[in-house]
Amino acid sequence: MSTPAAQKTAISPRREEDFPEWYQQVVRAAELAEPSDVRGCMVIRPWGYGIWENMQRQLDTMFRATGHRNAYFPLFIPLSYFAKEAEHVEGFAKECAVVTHTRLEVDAEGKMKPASALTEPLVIRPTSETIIGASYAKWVQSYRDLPVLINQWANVVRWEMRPRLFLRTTEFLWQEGHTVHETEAQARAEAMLILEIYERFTREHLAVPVFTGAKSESERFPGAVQTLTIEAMVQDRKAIQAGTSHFLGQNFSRASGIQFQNREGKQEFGWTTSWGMTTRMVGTMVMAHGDDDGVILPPRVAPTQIVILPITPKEDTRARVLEACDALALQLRGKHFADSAIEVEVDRRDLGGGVKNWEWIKKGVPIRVEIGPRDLEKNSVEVSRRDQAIKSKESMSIQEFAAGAPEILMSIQQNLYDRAKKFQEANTRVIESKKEFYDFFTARNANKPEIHGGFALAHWNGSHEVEEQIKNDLKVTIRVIPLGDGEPGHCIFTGAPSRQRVVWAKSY
RNA sequence: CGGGCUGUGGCUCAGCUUGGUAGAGCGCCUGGUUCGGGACCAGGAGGCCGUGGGUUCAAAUCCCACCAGCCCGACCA
Repeated sequence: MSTPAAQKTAISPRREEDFPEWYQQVVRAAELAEPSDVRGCMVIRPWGYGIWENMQRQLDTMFRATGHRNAYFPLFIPLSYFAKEAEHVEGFAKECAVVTHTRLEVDAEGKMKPASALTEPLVIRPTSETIIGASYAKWVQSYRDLPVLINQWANVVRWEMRPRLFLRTTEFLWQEGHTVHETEAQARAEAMLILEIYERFTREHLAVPVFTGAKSESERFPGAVQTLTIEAMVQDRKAIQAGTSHFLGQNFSRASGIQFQNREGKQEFGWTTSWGMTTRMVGTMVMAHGDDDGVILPPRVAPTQIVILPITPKEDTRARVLEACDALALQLRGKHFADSAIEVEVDRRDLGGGVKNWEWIKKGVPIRVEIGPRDLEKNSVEVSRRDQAIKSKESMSIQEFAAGAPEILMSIQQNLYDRAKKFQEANTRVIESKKEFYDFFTARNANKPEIHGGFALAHWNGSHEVEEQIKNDLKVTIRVIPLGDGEPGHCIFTGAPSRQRVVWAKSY
C-alpha cells in the first residue's frame, strides 16, 4: 500500500464512495459534457462529441455495409399522425414536448409572448415511426418496392423527469433505423441482424461486453411485437440498455397505411422494424471503463489516440524537442489502427507539464508520450498507457514506439474488453432459489444501495405478477430473455415449469 | 408529477438564528521562482447575494409568491 498522498485521485469521490457522483465528476473533468441552462439538456463538448462522431461513423459504416441508406425526416410530427398507433401514443404521451404556437409578440408588459395558436399541435419527435410511416405509405406500392432500409441520424426529445448527463437527457442524439419488409420472417431477420451489429459494435469498438436477448412484455417498446436489446453491466453492477431493435409486426404499417400488392396480387400490410442507439453509449462506456482518475477510452473511439507531451525545461533545447515531437507525430499519422489513420496531437500549450499530463489522464487518451531533452540524446520516448497505472511509463526508442504504436493501441483495446468481461462474469451469478435471489440483490450496506450483487440468471415462468412483485420489492427487473434454446427448469418464485433462465438486474 | 432539501463571484461553500448593503478556498489574469510533472511567492480582476413583491430608517439575513436545481418516489434510450 502506498502513502495517502500517493493515493490522491483526480476524481473525487472515488467510484466505491459514491458512484453516481463519481460519474458526474468524471464527465465534467474530462470535458465530455456539462449541464446547460435549458432544463434537462446538456452541452456536449468537443471531446465528448468527438467520441460520438467516431461511434457515428463506425456504426454508419456497418449500416451501409448491410444495405441501409441514410435519409432525414421532420422534427415535428402532427399530433394526428402521432395518435395513430394506440399503444405507441400511450407509451410516449407523458414525455412529449408539444408545439402549440408560432410567432412571438410583445405584450403590454413588454414581455415576449407566443401569439398565434396552431390549428394542429406538433409533437416534437420522441421517435419517428409515425412520421416516417407516412412517407413509407406513399413509397410502398408493390412487393418490388421492398425492402425499404432507411436510417436517420437525428435528435429526439423525451421530457424526462430526472436527467443525467448522457444517460438520460431531455434532448438526445441517436440513430433510428426504420425498415419495411415483405414477410414477417424477413422483418424478424432484420431486427436480429441489427441486434448483432449493436452487439458487435459495443464489443469490438467500445470494448463493452453485453447480454443480448428479448425484452419481457412489460419492458417492450410501445407498439412493438418484440423488442431485442443489448444490456451492458457498468461498474456499480447495474445494467444499462444500450441499444434496441424492434420487430413491429404490422402494427405501424396498419396505423400508417403502409400497404403493398404482394406476389399473389393482394393488398397486404408491410412488416416493419425500428432500431436505435443513442448518445447514452458515451455514458455507458465511461461507466464501464473509467477509473478514479477519470475516463479511459477504448482506442477505437478516442478522438485523439496518442498525445505527445513535449518536456521543455530549458529554453535552449525547446525548439529541438518540439521539432522531434512534430516529426514523431507526422510519422504516427502515417500509420493505421483499425482501418483509419492514427489520431495524434502534440500538446504544445504553455502549461505546467504536470497539469497537462493530468488533463489527458482525465480525458482518457489511450497513449501519452513524453519527449524531453534527455530523450533527444538517447533517441527515446517515455510511453504511458491509460489502461495501466498512472505513474508507470516505459522508455523505448522512437523507432520502436513508432513501429509498435498500432499494436499498443490494439493491446489497450483488448485489455479494456478483457477487464470489462471479467468484471461482468465475476458479478453474474446463477441463482437457484428465491431466498438466494433476494439476498443477492439486498444492499450490503444500506448507505450504499448501489453496491449489490449484479446480474442474476434465474428461471422465471413468464408471469407478469412475479415481475411486478420483484420490481416492487427490490427494484430489480428482467433485463433480457436470452434467445435460443435455454435449459428448462422451474421458476424460482412460483415453482412453475420454466423454459429458460432470464437475466435480472437493477438498471439505469 | 407528488415528498424533502437548496439557491451568495467560473466552481465548492461560509455569513442568515440575534437585520446595519459580502468573505474563504479552488479556478482565472499579471510578474517572478520553478517545472521529466497536477509546485511556490507576490500582486490583481470578478458578485445589484435565483426572480418579483412585502416588513423596516436599513434586507444576503425576516415574511409571501414564483422560478430553478439536487435527493427520494412513479417513467424512460
